[in-house]
Amino acid sequence: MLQEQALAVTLPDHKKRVTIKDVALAAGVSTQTVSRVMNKFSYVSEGTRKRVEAVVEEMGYRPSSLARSLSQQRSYTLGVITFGLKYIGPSQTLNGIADTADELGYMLLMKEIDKFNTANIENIIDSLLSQQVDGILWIAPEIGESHSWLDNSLSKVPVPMVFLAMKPRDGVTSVATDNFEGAVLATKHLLDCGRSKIGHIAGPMTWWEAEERKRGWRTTLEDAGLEAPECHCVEGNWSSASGEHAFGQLIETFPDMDGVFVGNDQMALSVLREAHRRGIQVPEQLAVIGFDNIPESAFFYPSLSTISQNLQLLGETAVETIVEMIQARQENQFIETQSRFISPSLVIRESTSPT
Amino acid sequence: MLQEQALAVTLPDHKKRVTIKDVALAAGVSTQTVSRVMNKFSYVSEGTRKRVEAVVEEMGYRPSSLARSLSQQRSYTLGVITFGLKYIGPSQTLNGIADTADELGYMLLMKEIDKFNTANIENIIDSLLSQQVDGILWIAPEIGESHSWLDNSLSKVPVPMVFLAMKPRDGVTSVATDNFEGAVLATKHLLDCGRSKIGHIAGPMTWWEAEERKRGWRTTLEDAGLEAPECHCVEGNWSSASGEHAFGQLIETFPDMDGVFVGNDQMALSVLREAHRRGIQVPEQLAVIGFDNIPESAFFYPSLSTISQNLQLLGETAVETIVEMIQARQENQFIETQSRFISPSLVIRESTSPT
DNA sequence: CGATAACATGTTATCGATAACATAATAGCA
DNA sequence: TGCTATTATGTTATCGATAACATGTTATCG
Repeated sequence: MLQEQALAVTLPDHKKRVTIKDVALAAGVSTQTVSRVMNKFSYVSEGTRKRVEAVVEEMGYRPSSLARSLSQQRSYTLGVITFGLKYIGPSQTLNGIADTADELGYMLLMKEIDKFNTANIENIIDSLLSQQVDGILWIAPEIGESHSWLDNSLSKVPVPMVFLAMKPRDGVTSVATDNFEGAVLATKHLLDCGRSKIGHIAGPMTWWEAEERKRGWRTTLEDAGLEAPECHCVEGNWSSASGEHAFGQLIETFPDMDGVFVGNDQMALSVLREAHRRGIQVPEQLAVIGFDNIPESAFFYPSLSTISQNLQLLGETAVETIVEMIQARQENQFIETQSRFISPSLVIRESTSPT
Repeated sequence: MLQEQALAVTLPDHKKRVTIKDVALAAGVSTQTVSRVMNKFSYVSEGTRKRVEAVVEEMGYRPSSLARSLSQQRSYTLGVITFGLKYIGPSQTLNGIADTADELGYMLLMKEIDKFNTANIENIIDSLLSQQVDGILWIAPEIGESHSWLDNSLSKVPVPMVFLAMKPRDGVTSVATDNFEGAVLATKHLLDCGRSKIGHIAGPMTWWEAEERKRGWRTTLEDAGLEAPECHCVEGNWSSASGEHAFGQLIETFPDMDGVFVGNDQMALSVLREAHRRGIQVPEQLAVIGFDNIPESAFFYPSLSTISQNLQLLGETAVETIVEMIQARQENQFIETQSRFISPSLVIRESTSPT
């Protein structure tokens, strides 16, 4: 399993880093002048500028952003705290974050957390702060103690923080998909398909997202003058396995169900499979709609109608928001906390409309 | 969609960072002593240690790793260059990387690249270096110019680099899944199931992974005394859509095919779907096996046999490797470049064995 | 023609820590 | 008792940049 190859040695070249001093010396100017050339927009004569630039090029000088961060007391780096990189969501969100950060000239310092205990959270935040991050993005489901921590300690964090996919809360800036809106879209769509006996398979009620989606389902039905009793809803845990199980339960307590809104696609795909196994025709006998629009949904048989979250946009918005906050603080302005919501969209496929 | 909330202002608190000087002053010792207390293992009397620790605790002092990095000329930070966070793979790999980095006391500085041009790559590496990263991990498919860049410029990078999922190459340290081994496992399994007319749907031949998987398929068949002509293989582009299309093509040129090894699960799921549509029974008439073991594969109908890459382990191994290299360099030892391979495993499900 | 503004450049202090060196106090031992 | 080792602590220089201030040189204008 370990294959030694070639002896090509990558070694010393231990030539020290080229510093601003070296450049200054070589160009016959002061370090300050070099600094001015590097940072543009300051008085430097055309001649000197060219000379310095030539030396910079020739010596391959790259300023140490470390030193710059130290002296400027800001790093152009954002801390990103993630939990559960294993779920699909964060990956696309990260993509949006990475792109936008890059665009706005920020680097990302990542920290993955495995457990939610307060000490842990504070350690991680401290370690980010000790790197002088200019702001912190929080991408983690809202469960356990994370929430109680907020009330106590958030105000102690000396840089802006933005929370992704978190329940809006006073004094906290967050960016989230509008799960309620998505659930309404989904449920309305089922109604539009002529269904009226609509069940729901929810995610774990400890998750805000699950709660919101369920609320969207209930509200829509009630607004339409229909009932949405508790027994028409079963709780899963987002996993395929739990979807299968939940569906079995639901169809027993609610046998004449003609439409079901499932809390996420992973569970919804299991529902399709399980329906097939039981000989229930989709969408004829049962219309199914999911949430998340995972790639496979489009290619399942039948393909799955769903709600698409714009996770890329979520990440982009989060970075934009935090950068605004950082700039505001830089200029010593007041910052109002705010909650931004990203609208999801309805994706109609075979599982709700007969082809 | 922007909802202003509360006026709770998160402001100044602009109390400056507590520095080592403040602590030293408060404890009535020199900064050096404080530094010694913070870094353990140096001569400090019990009394002083306790006193300093108390002050540290009380003032909430956290050393600036920025300053430490500058003065020590190392940052305990790894640069991570990713491309295509949008694919599923990197996400799990990142998970392994994040965990292990954390465990070994390193932070991660992320850079996402969007285009492969040499200038771009060098900029990104430079920007990581200017943050004093101790090493760089490269997670990007091997396509386009990335490879030519290696030969020229790799030796100029002054810190260790480890490449993930890259074709082994002299003078380069890499960690990759053994795609060939995986393909052999898959193809052998089809043979074990009694199939002998085995086709292949490959990924794009510009990808090393695709090439290796195809080679595994061909080699296994030939070793078994069977033929593996070009016309029994069609090239897709990893996407579901391309899988559907490729299968259509393949079944036409190779109508009596009784088993197919598909380059990835995404395409394989489309094959299952398409087979179903054409009334081809899986696995009775056609055994199907994929590669990657994406979560949905287990819950498809029929569930998909596949090859499981241990991406978490891939990430872990990469970090371990680079940390070894960093330490070796620290101690001024020679570093031999090496290629490590992670063995994938066979996952047998319904699509290859009748239930 | 002298004063003021705009331009060009250099000097010194600083960011927050550690390294390297220096010194002082105690302990152990011949 | 005197000498070296060990322990404990302080001083100064340094990492690589920028900020703040100082100074000198041209323009510009009334």
